[in-house]
Amino acid sequence: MAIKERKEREKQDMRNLIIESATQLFLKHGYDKTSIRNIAEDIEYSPATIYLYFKDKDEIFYVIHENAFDLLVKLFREHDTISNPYERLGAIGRTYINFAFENPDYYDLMFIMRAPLSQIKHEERWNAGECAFGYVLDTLTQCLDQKLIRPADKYITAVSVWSFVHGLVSLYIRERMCILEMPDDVVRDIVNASFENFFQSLKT
Amino acid sequence: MAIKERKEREKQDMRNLIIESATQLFLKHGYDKTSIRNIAEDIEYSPATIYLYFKDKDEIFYVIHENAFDLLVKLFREHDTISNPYERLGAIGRTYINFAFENPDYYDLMFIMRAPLSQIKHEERWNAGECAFGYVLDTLTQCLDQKLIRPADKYITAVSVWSFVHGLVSLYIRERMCILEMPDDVVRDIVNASFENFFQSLKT
DNA sequence: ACATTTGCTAAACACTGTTTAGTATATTCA
DNA sequence: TGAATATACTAAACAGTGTTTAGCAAATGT
Repeated sequence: MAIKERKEREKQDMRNLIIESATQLFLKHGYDKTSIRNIAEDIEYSPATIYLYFKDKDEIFYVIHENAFDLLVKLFREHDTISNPYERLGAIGRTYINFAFENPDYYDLMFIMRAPLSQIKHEERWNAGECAFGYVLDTLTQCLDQKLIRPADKYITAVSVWSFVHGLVSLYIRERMCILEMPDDVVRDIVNASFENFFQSLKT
Repeated sequence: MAIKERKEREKQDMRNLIIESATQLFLKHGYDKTSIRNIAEDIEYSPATIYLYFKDKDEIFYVIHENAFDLLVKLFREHDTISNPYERLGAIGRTYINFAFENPDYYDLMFIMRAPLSQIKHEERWNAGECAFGYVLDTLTQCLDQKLIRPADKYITAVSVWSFVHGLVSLYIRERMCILEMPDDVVRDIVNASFENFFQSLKT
């Protein structure tokens, strides 16, 4: 029954084809202009075909959402070699901000949009997101254990660090930093300086 | 020529009617389900009529957006009586977080959604937003002048404070705090505790 | 009283996500 | 190999969206 395996493979290939096209369209034209019909035209199939491989549009963007998290976690893991957890935390923070600046659409999908959330509720766990948050939580716990940062509840500290960097980049991405009336590169400098300032203030 | 004035008044009345209906639908059913057709049906006019009073859907939501800012600034101004700027800053922060928890749809429109932005670019200034941010900036400047908080650039401090509270409430509103796997009221407690912790750390 | 402007709407345009019914092709079984 | 079944796919439709156009009454100006 090798046919069944081939069919399984072909099904996965088609899913990949759809995801690749959707990702490309999403990164090039944004979420709104990535319609099922646009994806269908791009892969040269009818729109209805897409629904044979994905339940709905949200399921497609949930996969893209997970891929984006895999990418971020991979970038985080590059700092595994930094033995000092406080320094590692700083590196993770800078990587997070950099990721958001360089991949604003991915960041939006991961931490701002509602689109992939309906799917997350149907999955057993928010795997990728949990992984990224867990990585920060681990590093933070080590910082607290080694008394490298001011003592506090680890969840409060984790939420604080995450909220701070998320606040910085999400206000930037959703164009609220314009109230500063400063050029884009100056705003970015302020964001980076704000992080360094906050990071210093965490120290014991 | 009193007719011209009456017509002007009727035009403003119609605009108010549309805004009232849109606001009500928006707060009850959310942004997506507040369609031009739904508003039209609610006020018992044809959809095309709405376009005689507003350029597009974004312009309607820009007005709602401004009204929401007026409300927030009004809440801020209730703390004018607090003479100590550091204590006033704390009160503003708590009011901000409370506003977001109690009016998540307004908060979303004000600080997360893209909808009213196209309009903001056409206006000479982001009046209401600037007013709210200016209020925080003023209070912060007084804190720095009186050496009540750690010395730093005032813009960096302002962006830090704003980003921190925005990060907290926007992760909550856009349902990312679920990774904590804690009940809703516990998450809110963590948000509030995080703010108090951050607020303390600002002190000289 | 007649001409003009104003206020409004039915209908259409170009989209959207999604579902249904039906058609070819591929696979299975006798 | 030939008939029956299962699979892969799609045209067309449904119900919705924001927005524009053409035309019709009623109010207004002369």
